Amino acid sequence: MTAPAHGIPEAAASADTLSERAAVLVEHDILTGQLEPGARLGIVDLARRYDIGATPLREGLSRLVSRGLIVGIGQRGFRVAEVSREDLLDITRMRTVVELEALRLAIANGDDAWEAGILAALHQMQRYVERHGDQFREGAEDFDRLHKAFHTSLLTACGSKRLLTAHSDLYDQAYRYRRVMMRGFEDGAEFVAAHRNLADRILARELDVSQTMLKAHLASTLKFVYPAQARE
Amino acid sequence: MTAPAHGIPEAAASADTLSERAAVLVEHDILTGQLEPGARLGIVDLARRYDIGATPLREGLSRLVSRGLIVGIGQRGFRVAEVSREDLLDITRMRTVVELEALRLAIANGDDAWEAGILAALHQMQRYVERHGDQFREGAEDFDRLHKAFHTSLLTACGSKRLLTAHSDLYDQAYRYRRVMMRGFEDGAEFVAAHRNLADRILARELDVSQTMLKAHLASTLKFVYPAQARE
DNA sequence: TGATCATATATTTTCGAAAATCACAAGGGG
DNA sequence: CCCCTTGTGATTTTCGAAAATATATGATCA
Repeated sequence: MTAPAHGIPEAAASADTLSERAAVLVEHDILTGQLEPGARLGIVDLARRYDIGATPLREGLSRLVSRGLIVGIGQRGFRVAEVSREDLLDITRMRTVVELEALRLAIANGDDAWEAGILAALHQMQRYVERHGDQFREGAEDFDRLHKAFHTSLLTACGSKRLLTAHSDLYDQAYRYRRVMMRGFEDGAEFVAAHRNLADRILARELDVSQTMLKAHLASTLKFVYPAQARE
Repeated sequence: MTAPAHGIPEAAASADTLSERAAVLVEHDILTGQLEPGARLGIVDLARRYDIGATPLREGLSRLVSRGLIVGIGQRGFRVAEVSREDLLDITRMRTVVELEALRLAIANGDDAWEAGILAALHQMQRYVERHGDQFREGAEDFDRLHKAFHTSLLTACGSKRLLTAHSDLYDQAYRYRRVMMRGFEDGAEFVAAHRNLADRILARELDVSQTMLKAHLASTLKFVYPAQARE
């Protein structure tokens, strides 16, 4: 088990089919902004870029289409999905619905292992921030992995495959917007404290308070990226 | 514009790429039960069946994977997703969350055109039932199209692309279970009356009543297909 | 000039066959 | 007798080139 090369997500290494690898690589480059919103995804270019044939590439792209990162038009190829306030609003709306329900179920059903998972994820996030000082910005991919893991840990006990999948997909979709807001961000200690606070309320099974906090947390990205009007 | 051949969904006719066509055809055959839950989707078989090459077929299958109708395992091909009480429970849970929120937004934002759309869809469904007597069973594909159109019309005004897409996908996923319950179904007049009742409450913008009715409506499939325990 | 159409070029999409991988059966050793 | 290895056939996956389609270029005509 060797470390993956720079910039290549480890998931790509373990992909046991080129189509999967293609999907992972393209997704990664879209999320990190190397492939900008609206960019044409020419098959020839991509094939050279990743050294993967046209067939598996196109298959990988097809998968990403249904995940909302790519749009594909009939005989006119694929493009990276555009970003817009409208879209972030939609993502946030959907996330709120999904996560509030998942949280409700998790609080109702969660067992000791669930609680332990939350604390573990929180701890890892905290350690990372301590170690990397204030450069912890979410732009750093491995920090974001921990951040996602934390939010996922809050919901795992919900017992719904679909809610969890939706959460994961929507989290990724929001990443492109979150990247923008990483600059100009408060300090690490505050960031961790906010998450710990949320975790505490959840572990205390205070449903209403937890939901309110989570909702506000989700809205914060929207508020930050498009400060104009952030209603509903 | 000629009528599509028997058993071939019209969407397939207008598909301007073989991959799309493949996705539509396979989806259709899965939903109608011609491809049973758990069935192996061998590329060679499918290629013969639909007279489509391996490349576009596989691309079509890849799309359906992210839509929950197919599962694909690394070097081991694709299978039709299994059905289970567990799964129907999950679908229903997700549908409830999505539709209640979409309904809330639609009632808040709906304009005259939205109201008109609901009445139009209801009318078409009613006419169909009048014309076809009690053989209207949802098993009939074109009736189900009208049924889906009605439920979609209730939500269109919600203004969220993602909520509408999720609704559509989940409706389709539930179709495989609904087919089972079509036998042993009350008479058509009652069916239409129930839907008219729901529409009335929605047009009157009675949020709470509407949501309660819609929730019960969604739960009915679960109750019918797996009568055992239908809790939560 | 501006618009329309034909031609050429670039891209996407699809095919048919090769390569890689898996599943199963037969044989050999403990 | 069971377990592990090895070989064979079937299946998935991928490649490289051909076909189909879109896009750009430039010429012709009003």
